[in-house]
Amino acid sequence: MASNDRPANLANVAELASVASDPDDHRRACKARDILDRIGDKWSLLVIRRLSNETVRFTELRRDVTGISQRMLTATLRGLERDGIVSRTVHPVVPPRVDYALTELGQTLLASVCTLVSWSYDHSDQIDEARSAYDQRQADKPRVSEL
Amino acid sequence: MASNDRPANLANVAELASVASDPDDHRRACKARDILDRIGDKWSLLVIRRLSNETVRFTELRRDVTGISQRMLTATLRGLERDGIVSRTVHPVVPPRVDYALTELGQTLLASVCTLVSWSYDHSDQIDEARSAYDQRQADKPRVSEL
DNA sequence: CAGTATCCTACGTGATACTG
DNA sequence: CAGTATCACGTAGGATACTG
Repeated sequence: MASNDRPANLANVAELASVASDPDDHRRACKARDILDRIGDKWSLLVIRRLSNETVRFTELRRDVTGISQRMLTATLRGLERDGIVSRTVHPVVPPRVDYALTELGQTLLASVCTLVSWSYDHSDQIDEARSAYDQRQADKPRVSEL
Repeated sequence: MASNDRPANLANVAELASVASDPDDHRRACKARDILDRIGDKWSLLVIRRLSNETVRFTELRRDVTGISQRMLTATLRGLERDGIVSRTVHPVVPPRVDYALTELGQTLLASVCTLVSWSYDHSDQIDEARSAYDQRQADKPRVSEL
């Protein structure tokens, strides 16, 4: 499952770095792309966020990460665990108890992602304006046949 | 087309910021999520990357952004244009010539994304190790029925 | 509680053909 | 050249039911 579980998402971002056309740069870019393929998907970052500074149980995650299905939560958690971004601790008790937490690696990722998030914050107004302006332009534009 | 063109991708990242449970934070997080919904898709960042520091024509983009279909290139370009991240300049000549370029807003986005890319670079080895270790653990783990 | 196994659908995406 | 319009397909991902 883990091997054919490759969502089409962020990814490719890595190639941003191969702008310089440096061959060695390119090799590393491919690696980075591979990584972003996993951490850039729809749910991973939401999960990472919920895990920041806290240890959380499976059901808590399911409840707090609004909209995620049990299936997706499991898949996301497995992927992050495999990449060493989250840790999974099973307590041999009944009923079962499993704790998830961010590893140190996960903490550093959290920091990086915040940069992108900040950008969205800082520019949300500009983008809203741009969208409105664009939509207005489209609405005003007459059909070619009506010219 | 632009309104129902909502790929399921990065998104939600914004909610990373609502960790503090600040209500106002949450409002802005939703906005940011909306924005990341667009810029986080598979092709947008590749296009943005190709556009860094340069004005590029449609066909050039199609050739350089490996693997993108004409349909997706058009859709991606439209979305980025609507968000004010790229500019589209039509030259009234024959044959047609259309130039695409990053706006100032687009330039700032490029910078932010590079942070995440850098993270992938810096930690690719750690992740590779983690994956190998995880896969090894899975392979070693005997079937329950064999215990 | 914490998953796993199936079924099923929506949508992203590529291929192809046509237009101004 | 720079698109737009269709069609066809794979698969991500939701809903549901079952298990240890």
